[in-house]
Amino acid sequence: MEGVPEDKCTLIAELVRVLEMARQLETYMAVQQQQGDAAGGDQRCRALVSTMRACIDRAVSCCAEGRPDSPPSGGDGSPRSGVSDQAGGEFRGRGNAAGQCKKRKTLPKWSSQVRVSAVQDVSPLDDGLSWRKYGQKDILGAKYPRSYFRCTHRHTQSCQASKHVQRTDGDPLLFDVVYHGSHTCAQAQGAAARPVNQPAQQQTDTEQTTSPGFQAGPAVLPFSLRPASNKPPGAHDAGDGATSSRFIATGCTVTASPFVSPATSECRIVSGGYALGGGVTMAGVRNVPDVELAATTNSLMAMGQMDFMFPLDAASFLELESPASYC
DNA sequence: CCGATTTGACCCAA
DNA sequence: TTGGGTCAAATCGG
Repeated sequence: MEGVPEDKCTLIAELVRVLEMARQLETYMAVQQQQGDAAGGDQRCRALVSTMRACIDRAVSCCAEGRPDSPPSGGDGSPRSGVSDQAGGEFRGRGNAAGQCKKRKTLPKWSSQVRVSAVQDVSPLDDGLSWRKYGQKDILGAKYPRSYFRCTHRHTQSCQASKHVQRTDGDPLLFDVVYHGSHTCAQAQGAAARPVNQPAQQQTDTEQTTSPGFQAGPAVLPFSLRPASNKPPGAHDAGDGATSSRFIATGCTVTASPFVSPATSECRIVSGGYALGGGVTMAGVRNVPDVELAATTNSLMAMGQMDFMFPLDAASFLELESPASYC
C-alpha cells in the first residue's frame, strides 16, 4: 500500500485501457442498435473484445506476479477484517479468560458481489445456507451498514463460517458479500459449503441447472433490509448446496445469477481466499478487472455493461480469473 | 416457548 | 485513539 510497484502501474494501465475499450464498445453497440449496422460494428466489437482480453490477461499476470507482496494491508490480509470467529469462537471475546487467541485468527476469506434487481429484492443474496445475523454496524465512510452473519449451526456443529454483507455505496443494488471460513456443518457437507475459492469443487454444476428449483422455497433473507418481520422460514439446512461455491466453480464472473432471478440478478466472485495461495488478500485480488470495475460504479460502470459478453469467452477468460490460478 | 433479530456495549488490532 | 468485529440482553414473531 505504500509505493506503487511497477507491476501495479502496469496493472492499472491495463485496466484503464480495458475500461476505455469497454466504453468504446458500449458506444459502438449503441450506434449499431440505432443504425442497424451490424456488420461493421460487429467487427469492431470483436476486435475490441480481443484486445480487452489481452489486456485483462496481462493485468491478471501482473496480479499473479505481484502476489507475493500483495497482501496490501498487513501480512494477514485486510487488517480490519481479521476474523475472530474461529473454531470455538465461544471462548473468544471479551475478557477472553481463555486467552488462547491473542491475535485474531484469519480464516480463509473471499468475497463476492451480488446484484439484486430491486432494493427490496435480496433473494439473490440467499446462498442456500442458513445464516444467523449476529450484528450490524455502521462502517465509517460507507452509506450503508454492514451486517454480520454466522452459520446457524455455529454452536451445535462448531461451524466457523461467517459472512459480512454490505451494500456498496455507489450502487444500492450491489452487495458486497465477504465470506469468512467455510462451512463445516452438516448442511454444508452435502454440497453447499465449499468455499468459493476451491475451484476443484466441481460439484456445483448440477446446482447450476437446478438453481431456480432450490430457491423456489422460502428464501433466506437475512438482511435488515426487509421490514421488521424476521426469521426467514426457509433458512434451515436446506442442504441444497446452492451456495456461493457455485460461483467459483464456474469462474469468477457469473452473469445472470445462478440463483433466483436470473433475469436481473447478478453475482460475481470478487476474490479467492488466500487459503490457497497463503497470502493473497481480498484487497489484492480485488484488482481483478471486471470485479473492481463493477464495484466502482460511476463512470466505470461501463464495465457493468460488458458483463454479458464475458460468458462468451468464459472458458478461456475465466480460467485466467480462477482464483486458484493466482491466489 | 423457542429461535431469530436488533442494538448498545465491549474487545482488540492498527 | 479509532473503528471494525463480536457479544449478549432485550425484543420480536411464529
